[in-house]
Parts: sequence; C-alpha cells; structure tokens
Amino acid sequence: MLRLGKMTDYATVILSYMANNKAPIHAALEISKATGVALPSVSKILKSLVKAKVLSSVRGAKGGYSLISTPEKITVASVITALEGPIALTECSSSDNQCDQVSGCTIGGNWRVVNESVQKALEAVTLADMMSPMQAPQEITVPVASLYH
Amino acid sequence: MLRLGKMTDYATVILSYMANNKAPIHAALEISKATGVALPSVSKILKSLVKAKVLSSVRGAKGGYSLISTPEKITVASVITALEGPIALTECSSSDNQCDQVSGCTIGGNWRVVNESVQKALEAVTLADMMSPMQAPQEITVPVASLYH
DNA sequence: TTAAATAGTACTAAAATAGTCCTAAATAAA
DNA sequence: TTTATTTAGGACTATTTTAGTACTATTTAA
Repeated sequence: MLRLGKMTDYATVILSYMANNKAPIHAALEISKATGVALPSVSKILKSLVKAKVLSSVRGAKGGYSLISTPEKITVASVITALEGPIALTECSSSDNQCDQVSGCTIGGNWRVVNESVQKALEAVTLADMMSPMQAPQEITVPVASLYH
Repeated sequence: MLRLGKMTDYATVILSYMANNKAPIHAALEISKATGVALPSVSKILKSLVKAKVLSSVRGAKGGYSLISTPEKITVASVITALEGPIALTECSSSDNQCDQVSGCTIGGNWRVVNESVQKALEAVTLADMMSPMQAPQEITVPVASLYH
C-alpha cells in the first residue's frame, strides 16, 4: 500500500496544532492533551523532529518545542524523512543496498528515478497546504527527465 | 522510509524479464530460474498480477503467463497497486478509514492530496522506463492544483 | 534546592510481511 | 482416458518492522 507509519501521520497532526497555536513554545504534555496522541509517542516524535531540525527545543522548566520555520516552508517530504529516514521505496534504491539478486538486474537504478519523482511530489506539498484543506496550492511541475543525470 | 514491499520489487524484475523475452508465454518455474526469485514467491506475484489484469494466464500443460499490454502501457502505479493494494500513504487516506483521533483533525482530507500527487508521479513511470535505464522518458508535469476538485 | 521539562536509550508487544506448503482445477499430449 | 504439467486458492509459519512503554540523565526556572 505504499505505507507510511502512523508516527508520520501523528507528526503532521502535531505540527499542525503547533502552527495553529499562537504560543511560541509548547510542552510535550500540552501537545499530547491537545491532540489526543499518547504522551510517549508525542515525545518520540518531537525528538525526531528536533533531530531533523524541523523543531527547536528548550530544556528545563518552561521549556518546550518550537517550529523553526513557517508552515509554508515545512515540506511533507522533510517530515517524512525526519520520522522514517530517507525516502527509498525499495531496498534497491536505498544507499546501502546490497542486492543479492543474481543475474542482470537492470531495475535497481531505475527505482531511483521513481523515488526521486515521488520525492519531488512530496517536496511540493507543505504543512501549510495540509492545514488549509480546500485552498489549492500553486501549480507545480515535476519534470521527470531532469531526474536522470 | 516510505517502503514498498520486496514483492513489488520482484514484480518489476519479473515483468521486465517477460517483456525482454520474445516468447509470448512463460511458466512460473521458468521465470523463477531466469530471475533467481524463489518459485513460491514468483507464483504468488504472478497470481496477483493476473488478478490485477496486468497479466493473463493459461492453465494446464504448456500454460503460463503473458503480458496483456506493452511495457509502455504498464505503469509502476499499476504494479504497486496489484501487489500492495490502493496507494494510501496513511490510514487517514485509505477509503475504509475510521479515525479515532478525538478533536478537530483537519489533516485527513489533506493526505489525500499528497496521495494523489504521489500517485500521479507513479503513473507517469512505465515498465518501459524501468527497463531502459539511461534513456530519459518524455518530460511530464504533475499539476498539483488539479488534484483538488 | 526543587520541580518541570527535554535527551537518550533500551525494551516489549503487536502487527505486517515474506516465504512456504498443500490441495484443487484445468489442459495438452501420450 | 490417463498422465504430466501448470495455474488457482487458501492456510500457515517465521521473520521483520513498527508502535508503544519505561527508565535514567541532563537542563533550567523559580
């Protein structure tokens, strides 16, 4: 099904909540209560987003998490990458692949094309797009030919 | 990682073999030997591809599987759908979703946009593209705005 | 000094996936 | 008509991934 983990789904809900809320900083517990996502999961997700530089964090009392940039600048691709690692549809296409398939598999390199095509599509959608349902974003084009180099 | 199953990867290898080979019909055992994919897996994949009408089958002695259309007309999207079901990145976006998230999750509908964007990208790549590595396909565009209706 | 909060890591349980096996049905050829 | 070949379908097992939990350390405001 070309599945994405629930965690990634939760992440968009969390980021969406943070962006909608005026307060500049949010504690994990507060986010958990507001979104209905269990606290341990929220913590885990927030940590991943900090590591990926989507969020910044402040420790200690009155600490919490903040968005580093505006919803318009946060792409769906960056959120997915933060939680699931680099976008690689198949093992073939991941960087540390060790294909044990015997004879001439010419497919490997080609998944890369599909990957990059998908990646471009995901980079074209931002958190802002996800938040405002029926407002169409600007037209974007994905020139597949340019993916070959 | 936005993972696709190994089965889907194998499927492209199998289809690629069938398309490259002049013979109009191929038995599962032959395909297994030629591609190095284990026979039970090959059988399973071929059955899925028949169900999805990517292949046709003939039973009995001298039977086997044949491509229904040309490699140019078989999209990567159709192969993925055959093996993994409809393209639905999150549970939110699958048709039989029952979101138990409490308060105002406005995200659900928006994953659909991301989905369709990815789907368009996958529909733009064909088996023929996968087979001929360094020959760039025609430029294609994916107008995201058109995905909203 | 204490309470509140994140950082990091390790662990457990549940779910999905890969892979195997078996039986039934269809067909070509002897 | 019988036999060998080949697909159809489903049930099952093992492995891997993912989700979710728990615990300890560190940081900082009051």
